[in-house]
Amino acid sequence: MRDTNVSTEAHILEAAFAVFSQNPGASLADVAKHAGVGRATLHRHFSGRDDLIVALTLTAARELDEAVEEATKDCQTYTQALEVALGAILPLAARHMFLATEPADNDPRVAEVYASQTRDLAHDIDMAKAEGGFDPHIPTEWIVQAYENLIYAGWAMVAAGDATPKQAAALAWRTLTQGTAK
Amino acid sequence: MRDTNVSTEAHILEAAFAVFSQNPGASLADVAKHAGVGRATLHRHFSGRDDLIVALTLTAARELDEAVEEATKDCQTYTQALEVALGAILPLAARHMFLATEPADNDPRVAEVYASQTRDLAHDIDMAKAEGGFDPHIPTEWIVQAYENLIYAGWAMVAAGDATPKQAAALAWRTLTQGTAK
DNA sequence: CTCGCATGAGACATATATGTCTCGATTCGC
DNA sequence: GCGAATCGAGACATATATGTCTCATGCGAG
Repeated sequence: MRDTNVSTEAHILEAAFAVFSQNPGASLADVAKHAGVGRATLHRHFSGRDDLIVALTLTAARELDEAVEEATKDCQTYTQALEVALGAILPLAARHMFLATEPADNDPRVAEVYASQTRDLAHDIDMAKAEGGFDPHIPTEWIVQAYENLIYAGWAMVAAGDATPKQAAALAWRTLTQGTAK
Repeated sequence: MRDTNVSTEAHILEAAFAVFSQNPGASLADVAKHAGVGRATLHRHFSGRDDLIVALTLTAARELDEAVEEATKDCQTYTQALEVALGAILPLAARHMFLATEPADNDPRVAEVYASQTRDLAHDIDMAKAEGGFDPHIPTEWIVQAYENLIYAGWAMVAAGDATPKQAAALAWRTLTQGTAK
């Protein structure tokens, strides 16, 4: 029995995160069933599958921003903030990762959110470089790619049961900064 | 007009790589059209979409193995071979990457191919560790994950036009071994 | 020249997902 | 108590993709 203190729309979004992270190809009927609502109700709240994916993307972005903001509020340097943020983001990967395979970039809100997050990350990396946290000769675009992909690698370790989120985050940060050679 | 020296089946596989790497959700009709064959012909060669995906996965694995074998045949150490292999694999990512989102693991041939490739990579990393190429305190599972995900990051750089394959491979190897700090 | 094989086109069938609509039920606020 | 809002179930329609089948055609080998 679903918690009536939470709106129907929020229930649907929660169910969608749960269902799609297990099976990105799942149907709207699967999501409705998991949410404990009728298919018609899902269609009353979201005009279609694409609309639902957009809503999920915007929710994921907000969750990520909030997690990073909360985790890094006491950080003294950008370099420290990036490390702490990595640890905050990694556990969200399990819930958000399926969105990476969804072609939703044509929605201007989604495109803006992605662009904004990439700009913010690149800005923070540039500031960390100025602090001496990264080698200034390495392109910022590459450090952005490496940062995001090592988070994915960490998530894959956790999903496989080979590491805890904390261990995976430490390995990802260690690799990003010092590599894995001796 | 398609090259009649190449079998129909090979044409279909080539077309499938080209079409699916641009749009993983494309239809079999799209693939048939791109291959210059009839839909019925595609169905004569592959019993279904799943069968085609399995064939693509096995072909991709063979192409990867051949590229790595050819690139590393003169390498003196495992560490050198891993670096050279990375450079050989990265350009194939554009063609093969869509397969990562295809749930084909339930096919025993696909599962065996994936398991074999991961075992081989883990073995080579263990040997490189013994040579002093990697820190023995870092789990091999992690280095496997980091290696594969940094290749993906490199592919993303090339796809975005931010680096050449050679530059991307160098950045990936640099990050895997020395990290991106000073 | 004939036969076998492979093929393309198109018709037809099946399957699944999605989208819309209606009706009855429930809940809540006034 | 009533009305409005929301909802679930199910019927119905639409769309797309896939799978099968048949027939005519072309090509190559013998």
